[in-house]
Amino acid sequence: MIDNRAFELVLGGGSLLAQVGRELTTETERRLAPLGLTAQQAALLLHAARGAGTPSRLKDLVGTDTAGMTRLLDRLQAKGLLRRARHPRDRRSVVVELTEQGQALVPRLPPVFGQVSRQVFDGFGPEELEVMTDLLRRMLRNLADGEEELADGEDEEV
Amino acid sequence: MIDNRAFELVLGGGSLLAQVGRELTTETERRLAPLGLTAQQAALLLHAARGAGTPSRLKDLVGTDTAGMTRLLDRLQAKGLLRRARHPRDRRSVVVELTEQGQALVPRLPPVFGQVSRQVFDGFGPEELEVMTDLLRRMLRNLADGEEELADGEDEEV
DNA sequence: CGACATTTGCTGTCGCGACAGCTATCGACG
DNA sequence: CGTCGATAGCTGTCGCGACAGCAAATGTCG
Repeated sequence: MIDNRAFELVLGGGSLLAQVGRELTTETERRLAPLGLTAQQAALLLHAARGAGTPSRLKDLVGTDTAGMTRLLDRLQAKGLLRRARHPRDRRSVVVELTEQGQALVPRLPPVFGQVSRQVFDGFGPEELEVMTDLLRRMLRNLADGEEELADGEDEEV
Repeated sequence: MIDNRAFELVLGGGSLLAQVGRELTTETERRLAPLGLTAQQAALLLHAARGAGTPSRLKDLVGTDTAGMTRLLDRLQAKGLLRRARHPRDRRSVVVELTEQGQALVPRLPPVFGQVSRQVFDGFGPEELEVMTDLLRRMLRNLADGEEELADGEDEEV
């Protein structure tokens, strides 16, 4: 069942999976370079533009932790693309608002992601995209299940 | 052909692919922690143990650039796991040699990668692993082709 | 042989992920 | 009401990837 192929897919930095993920990000950033944004920054702007509100909600959407979010927001704020406002009802919390500059950038982002999608999935059929997504989601669940076992109870998941 | 699903797979840091890649690496590192190694470090030790020789050969195997290799070697050298020797015939070059400490670690690495493989591919059949590998390789080729077009000639491919 | 491009490895810089630890605030409960 | 656990956000530290720029050594070719 789990053979050498699986092994190769996992092996460290050479991990095929990690490598494709990294190169995909790099390619995206090359195309975002004219806008002066990284992939994370672009993703955050898109999510924030949809009204995603506070850092803790955004951190789940862009897939980082609170530490990463803090510094991601710092950098975007330094570029004048967003500002942090106080949350009216919860003084621990922060509300992220795009500046006009930030908003101006938003419509230019989806085309970039579209271009990269077309490049990387060239020659892929719709069913293949579906298979890919399914496999990735299952891997993610397997990884998440491993985490829970360390934290919570140990014996669900037949 | 390329629809919203593709879009989601690519979107920035939230990119499903990049996320799985990262979490896979992180999980591997959690299991390597008792050995005091990161995933890259473990991968490099394995490749170096197979006699991979110089940094420039190793950099392709572990998937980084020369800058990353230099510092990866620095860290492992600082831990006393390897040493850099002069190449006899090419004085630009360096030969990487594992110390006894480094060699002692090598046999303990494959089991770790095996454990992670089993965890992340739990419930996967052999054909699914094959599909996964195939899809990833095609994505990698699509990404690499994009690079070449920028550097070399512009009009092969189809 | 000597100019020139190439290769090899190194350094600096920036952005990012993960982890640990901290403060302020909130909420729940005795 | 006061304690106490959980939550939100921040900072420090480390390892890593990508990019740019550099020096030494090598190979090539006129």
